[in-house]
Amino acid sequence: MKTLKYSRQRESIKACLMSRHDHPTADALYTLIREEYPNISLGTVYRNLNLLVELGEIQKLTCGDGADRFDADTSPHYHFVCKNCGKVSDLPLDPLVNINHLAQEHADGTVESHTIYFYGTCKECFENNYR
Amino acid sequence: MKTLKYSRQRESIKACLMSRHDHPTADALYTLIREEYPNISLGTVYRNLNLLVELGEIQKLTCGDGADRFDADTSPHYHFVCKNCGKVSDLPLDPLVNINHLAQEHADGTVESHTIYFYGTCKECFENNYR
DNA sequence: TTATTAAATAGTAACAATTACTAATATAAT
DNA sequence: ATTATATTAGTAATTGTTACTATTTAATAA
Repeated sequence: MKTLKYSRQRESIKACLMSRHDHPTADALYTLIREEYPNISLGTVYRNLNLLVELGEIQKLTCGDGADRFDADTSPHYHFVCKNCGKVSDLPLDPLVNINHLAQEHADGTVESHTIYFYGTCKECFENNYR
Repeated sequence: MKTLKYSRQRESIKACLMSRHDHPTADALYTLIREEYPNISLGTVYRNLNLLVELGEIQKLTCGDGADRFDADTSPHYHFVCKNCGKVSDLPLDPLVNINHLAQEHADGTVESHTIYFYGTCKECFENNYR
């Protein structure tokens, strides 16, 4: 069996993600963390992010556009994605637990969880006429 | 301005997708269509799928795992994804239009649409003990 | 402390999904 | 039939991500 060993890099990745509310991509985190650890490897960032997801300490967001994003807030909540600028923000809406049961009635299997992404135009893009 | 021109390949791609209910990936469609057009190019499949999405004739599904999938049913409906085998199936649940309004109250922008993916274990995988 | 063991790393190569490029072909309009 | 341009096949390039490997680092035992 594999025992987990401490690593500064992993701590730094988690700390950096926790300090942010913009749900950065692996590459964005890589850029941020290189300020503190100039020769950290992109592979290390990916490996640790996936490990942290497996450990349930962070969560991965797949919003449809390019790269996956990461979120240090593991409590069930939803996200709002701007179709214009791609920004992903938290949506503090109470988790809709009942819709799993709703879905269960029509699914050919056992429904365990769900994800919801809301799409639209964010405030800034709206004020700047979508530019 | 660009005017659309007919192409057999595009028609074939759309027809093939409409005949299927398993939401194939671009590569899966490529394999299927090569039976009729043995030297169609994978790039042609991707280009036309994206074009059809832009035209609103089909929709793209991004369920988190590997490749994007495509669905000829553009009516609002949801999907069930098996965490075990990756199968994506339709979930004939009435569209939850009210949750856009719910989300609107907490979003920092204009909510226009949403996607929901339900995750769990499909019937087959359950009966085969997740194998 | 030093030695031992195994996990983690940096750096690089490989991979998978997708898009871009280009010369040739097919479609629509004249 | 001629012309203009959208579309194609084939290939190369890009992007996001994972795998590999020799070296380093952390935890543990002597």
